[in-house]
Amino acid sequence: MGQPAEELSFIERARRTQIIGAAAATIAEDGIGQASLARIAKRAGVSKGVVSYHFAGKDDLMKQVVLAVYEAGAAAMTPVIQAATTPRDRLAAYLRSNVAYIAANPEALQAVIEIVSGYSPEGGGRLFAPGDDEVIADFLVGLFREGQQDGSFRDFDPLVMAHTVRGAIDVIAPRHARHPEIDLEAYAEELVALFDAATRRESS
Amino acid sequence: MGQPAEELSFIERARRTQIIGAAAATIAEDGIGQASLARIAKRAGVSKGVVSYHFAGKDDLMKQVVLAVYEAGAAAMTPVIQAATTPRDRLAAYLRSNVAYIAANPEALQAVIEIVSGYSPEGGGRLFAPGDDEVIADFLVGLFREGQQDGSFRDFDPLVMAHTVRGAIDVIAPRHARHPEIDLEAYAEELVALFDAATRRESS
Amino acid sequence: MGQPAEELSFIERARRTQIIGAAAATIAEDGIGQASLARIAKRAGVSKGVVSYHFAGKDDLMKQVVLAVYEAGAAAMTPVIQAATTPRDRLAAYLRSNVAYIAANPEALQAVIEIVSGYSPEGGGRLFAPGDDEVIADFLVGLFREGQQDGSFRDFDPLVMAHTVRGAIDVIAPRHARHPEIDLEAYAEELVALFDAATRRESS
Amino acid sequence: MGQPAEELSFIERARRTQIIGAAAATIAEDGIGQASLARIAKRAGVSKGVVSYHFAGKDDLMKQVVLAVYEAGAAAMTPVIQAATTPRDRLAAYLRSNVAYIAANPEALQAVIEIVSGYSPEGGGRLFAPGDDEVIADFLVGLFREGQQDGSFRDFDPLVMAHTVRGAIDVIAPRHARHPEIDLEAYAEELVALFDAATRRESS
DNA sequence: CATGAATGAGGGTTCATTCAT
DNA sequence: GATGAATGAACCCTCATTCAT
Repeated sequence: MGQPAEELSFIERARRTQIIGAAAATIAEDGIGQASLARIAKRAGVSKGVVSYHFAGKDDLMKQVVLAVYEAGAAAMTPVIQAATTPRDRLAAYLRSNVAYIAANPEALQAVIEIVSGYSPEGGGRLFAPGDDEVIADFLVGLFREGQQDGSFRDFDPLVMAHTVRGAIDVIAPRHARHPEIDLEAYAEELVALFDAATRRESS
Repeated sequence: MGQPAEELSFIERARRTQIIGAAAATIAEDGIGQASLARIAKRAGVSKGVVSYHFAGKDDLMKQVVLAVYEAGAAAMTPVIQAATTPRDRLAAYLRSNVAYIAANPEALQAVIEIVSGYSPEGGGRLFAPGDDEVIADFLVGLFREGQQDGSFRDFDPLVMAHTVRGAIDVIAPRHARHPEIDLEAYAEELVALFDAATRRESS
Repeated sequence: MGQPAEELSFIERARRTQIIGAAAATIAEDGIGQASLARIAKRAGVSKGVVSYHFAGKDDLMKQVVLAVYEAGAAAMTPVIQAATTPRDRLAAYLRSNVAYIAANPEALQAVIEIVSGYSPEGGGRLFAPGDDEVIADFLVGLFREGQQDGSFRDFDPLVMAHTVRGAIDVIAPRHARHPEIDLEAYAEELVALFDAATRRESS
Repeated sequence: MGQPAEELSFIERARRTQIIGAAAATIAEDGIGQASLARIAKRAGVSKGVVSYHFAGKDDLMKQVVLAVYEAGAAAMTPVIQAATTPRDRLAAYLRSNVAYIAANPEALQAVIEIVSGYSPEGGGRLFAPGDDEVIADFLVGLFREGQQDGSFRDFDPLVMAHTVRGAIDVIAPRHARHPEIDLEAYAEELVALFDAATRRESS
């Protein structure tokens, strides 16, 4: 149950989306420690058993929340980034669209952060394999390599820069949760300027 | 209990330190979700009750772990930073000494990150008040303001830059945990170059 | 949970009744100090979690035991008392029906006494508000006032008399537990004579 | 340790009295459920170990509290009762002196009630043997028998009357704890009148 | 004699999960 | 498909008791 391989009926997809949304909202509001299946089910307006029916277990549900947010983020950001033509513009588009996505879905992002760094699956291992988080950074690494080859960017370690960008972005959601008055559009422009300065060739 | 006001006996301090260390190691290895008092006590080689005897509760223990790591970090970094004379040098010293501290205590830092972003105290609130985390960024904010006034730094939002620096650093411990082969000394130099470029006046 | 407002399913009511009964029996036999949820659950033949599932907590369970016994007692006594026409007859009916109820449910009464005078709820306060126990005495106070106005009773403090009647009755269950050979019907008649003498006008 | 058979040194007696007093105060104020040895020791101003040293265990301490209060009560009441010459006067003296003792030592009496009806010794049995409480009633039984023989009292079951008197008195301490404004002197006079009426020969 | 650190059992409670209905 | 009653393990915490100092 819950495997993406099977074809899911429309109603099935709707239920899953509904529960995933309720899980994200519960985690964001009450913290991962208070997010029991009972509470999530209650918020979704369904019984406890229905969650177990649609997901293989809590581990699965948590994973699906993360994936859903990630995929929605990718879907929102990709067209914006692809519209940019130069590596520098693409980096700016990446930052702007990512911050915009956070601004539009603060709860979802907060939930993802709590899950990734605070949820331990039953067995005791980690929810995601060591390389899974690299996937997110990989796009940036590729972008930086490309820009370095065509002379847009200076010579730096693309991995360090990529993870610094990720760190800069991941820090936003928790801060925004505590200080909702922050202007995220201005924040994004600051980041654009910051990383433009950090990456551009010195003579440019 | 746990108040710094009371005088603690030598043996008391030793036990507390021992338990705090065991807690940090357990959290770093198995994740905050698996860090039960039973497991922490087992790792410390003491019975479960000892932990409750020396700490007011789990919340207290988690808080003490964070404070211990934070204070040790401040003690390690402060002299290095104060030895630097210019804002740019101080920023570099901040980055180098912080990364060096992470390299020397990877478990402790990993534990702190898990606690801060993944532990929910009993009542449901947060372990630290909303402003507590700002204290860490405040030092950087002050440093940036100073450098902007004396012309060392360009004109940017000191808050955004401070939190970006924090994000860049906080990202290291989890990554280092998954990829111990990373050369943190080189990583630090990359960060120094990165933020030097990001902060310096454009004409310099 | 436990609110009378919600509609309870049949099976829900049955389980609650079963657990309340097991709690009363455990308390009556082993004392309130030994009446852990584990023991109560074991006696009820269910797992420990079932108790927590059906009751909000131990405090709630204890309260429900008292209320159940109180309500059953009221249901048993009220028709008998209302059938009596004069205050003196009603007092006699009160005593007889109350003793009869104790004789029929010795365990339940013993349990209630142990809970009311020996159980401390979690917070540290009292299980029942200071005025709650007065409710029981209030009926007697009203009865005595009425009888004093119509000349059936002599002039005494209705409150003192009411609490003395309650004390006389509350003493029975523990005594009966230790000396089951006591003839409670005769005991009731003695009490009727005792309080008839204590309350009647001297010239009568 | 703690056996009454051995001769106790003066300092030993002082320590025991001190701890017993602290135990009674703790129980009366916080309830039997909160009266841990640690709390009692703290209130007595001694370490936890000292309690274990002077008493065989918690069971022993609880028993000693009850006995101490009982003996002090007997010491206070006996001379007053013995000064009375007739059975009716002795009954009145019993009631007045008992209520006076409660008024003078409300905490101690409250503590005794909590222990007797709320404390279960470790083994699971009862703190006092089934007949122990009868001892208290026995004096009253003897008094009533005597009065019936010399014609002071009417013909009633002395046991029922004795336990009713006890119930009437035992009800006072808890009520007084909740309603300190009650005038216990007047309460005593009401009881004297009540039981005088309940016991006297009808023609008298 | 006195201390207080340490123990280990047991307390109440929460919760992911299962399954008869 | 959906329900919610039931389970059993694990959670944190309290506490009477022991014992080296």
